[in-house]
Amino acid sequence: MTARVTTDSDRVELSHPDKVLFPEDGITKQELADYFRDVAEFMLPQVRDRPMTLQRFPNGIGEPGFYQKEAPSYLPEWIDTVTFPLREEGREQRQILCNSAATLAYLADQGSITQHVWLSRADRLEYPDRMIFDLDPPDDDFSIVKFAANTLRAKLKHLGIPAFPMTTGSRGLHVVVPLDRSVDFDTVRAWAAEFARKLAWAVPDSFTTELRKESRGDRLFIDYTRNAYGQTTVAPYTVRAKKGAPVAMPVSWEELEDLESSQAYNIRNIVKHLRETGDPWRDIDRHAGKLPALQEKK
DNA sequence: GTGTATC
DNA sequence: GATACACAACGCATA
DNA sequence: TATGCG
Ligand SMILES: [Mn+2]
Ligand SMILES: [Mn+2]
Repeated sequence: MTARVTTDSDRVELSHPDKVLFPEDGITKQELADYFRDVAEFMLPQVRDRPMTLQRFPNGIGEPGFYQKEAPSYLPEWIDTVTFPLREEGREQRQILCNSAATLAYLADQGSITQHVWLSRADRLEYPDRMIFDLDPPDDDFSIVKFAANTLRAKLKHLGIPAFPMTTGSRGLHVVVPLDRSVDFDTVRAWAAEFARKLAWAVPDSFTTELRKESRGDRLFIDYTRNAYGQTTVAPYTVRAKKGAPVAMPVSWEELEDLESSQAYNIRNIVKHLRETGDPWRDIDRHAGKLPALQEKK
């Protein structure tokens, strides 16, 4: 990590502020930057010090985009980065740490609509402070997602493990467990895999942990494989490259009951909602804990 | 979107 | 100066 | 070792 600079996000100039990034909605780069400014106080605590992958659409979502992991050589020096080894022997990589509102403004200027972040933080990259169950439904029906999430929550609760839901802005939901960084990725993933398989065995007609799409049939995929070094999940409050500019939205369990879609929140309705309800994940890190040993059945 | 090569 | 072009992911499970 | 997958 490098030194932190407090730069006003308004000071970051946008190269083509009127460029339309969402053709069907007429949403411009300026609007994306304004959105980042408005959610920064909620988003920054969730992405701070996590290596960030950019999904960029410099010519809007009607044109193909690309992922960018490596920090570009032209990155301004006031943006934090972290350099770390890749799993491939001898290779390393430098990635962006989005630690300021100004950085968010810069990302908007780069045409980065969607950001993906690690489940660990720069000072201890091998030890995740998040465990994710990524619920991927077979179609646009959100009711099975809520069913899976509530079931998962109940089973975690039996073990005394708190969990926090987030719509992904696409079709699914993330169920997130804060961890105390006492174990590495392989340990967390093994735990998540076993837990997910037990859930799938309990409701085999509705849930699956099969990695190959072909084997999933019409079932909801409980994806535990995000829990790995160098892997990412969609950042809280990030915007999806889809019509309507839906966003990944942390919600309370109570609120989840009323949602009918993973795309319930978007760039144009989220700010009003946040002002009314506040940040449902405000206390997430205070709930960080350890994973207990799993019992034989369940 | 940006850096570099080329006329 | 205008324009063309290249470039911008990785870890892991499974077959 | 080469995909499939996210
Ligand atoms: Mn998903
Ligand atoms: Mn997934």
